[in-house]
Amino acid sequence: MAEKHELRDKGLRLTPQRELVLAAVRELEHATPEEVAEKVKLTHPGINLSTVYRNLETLENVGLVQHSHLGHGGVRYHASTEEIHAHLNCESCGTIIEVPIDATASFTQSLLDGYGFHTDLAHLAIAGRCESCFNMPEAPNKP
Amino acid sequence: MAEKHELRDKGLRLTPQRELVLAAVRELEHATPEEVAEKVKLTHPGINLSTVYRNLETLENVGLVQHSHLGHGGVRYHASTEEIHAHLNCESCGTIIEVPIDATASFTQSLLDGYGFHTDLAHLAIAGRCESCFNMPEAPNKP
DNA sequence: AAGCAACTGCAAATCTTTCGCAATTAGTGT
DNA sequence: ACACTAATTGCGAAAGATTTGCAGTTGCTT
Repeated sequence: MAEKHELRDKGLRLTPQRELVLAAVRELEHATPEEVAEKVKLTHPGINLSTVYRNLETLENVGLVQHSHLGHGGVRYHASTEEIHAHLNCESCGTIIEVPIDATASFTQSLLDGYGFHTDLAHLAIAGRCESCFNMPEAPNKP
Repeated sequence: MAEKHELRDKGLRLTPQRELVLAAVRELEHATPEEVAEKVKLTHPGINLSTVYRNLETLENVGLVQHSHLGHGGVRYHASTEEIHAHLNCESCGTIIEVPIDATASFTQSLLDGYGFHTDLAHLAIAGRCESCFNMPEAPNKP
């Protein structure tokens, strides 16, 4: 892994905790800080939750990770290198569907034209229901 | 006000607190539970914050109010009778721009066609930056 | 007017995220 | 290899938001 250089190049120190947090974000995709901590604990049980929070913030500041708000479940982090995408978040089963940002281009353009609004669809999920949950009206698939 | 019947018709008891919470949500539009409590306290100073939370939940269960996630600032409630609309939430200054749902119809249709996703744009705000914040790159207007 | 379940107020519990501070450690220069 | 300094960590406490248990109150039905 080229992580060592990635982190140093950003002016960050290379600590085991930091490497593991970054690796966890990359592997998990859309993970909550709690989930990242769980993952890191597998190989580094002593890590403190506040260290995870601080590293997520630090890594976000240098642009290596980003967070999104995916609805009820709080904040989630993903690696910046992932293709930029919007998130469709099923409110019933929690499934996240990723949509390439070009598929949203005409919509965001219309918001710019109509409201002068510069949309950042990557940051907040779009709520709704996926096909299968939509078809069982009153029996949501709680995960 | 026809509130009395509205509430009873839903099988709810008519308490001053409940009436005031509903009235506050209707007047405030996009209010946080905290803001609703403030409003109610003007006429009913003794109301407890947990009563506000409980009533918001109850009123949501019977469909009289709904909540949305408008970005970093937490949950906000609005009356169900309001025109359905999407929210554009400026991440710099916090301004909320309301967009009639028809303006989003072709976008949501394309998500349905492409991903089988039934979009509920009213529930989660769309993040971005409003015109004026967009024009001052590194000096966000924190409210 | 009486009874009961719904509702409220209060205090404490949870949950998530942040902060202060002292101890540790990575990266630099010697 | 060794020492130095600032960044980073762990830990405990704090803060903010929301929930819960419980006992007392109150709306609604009879």
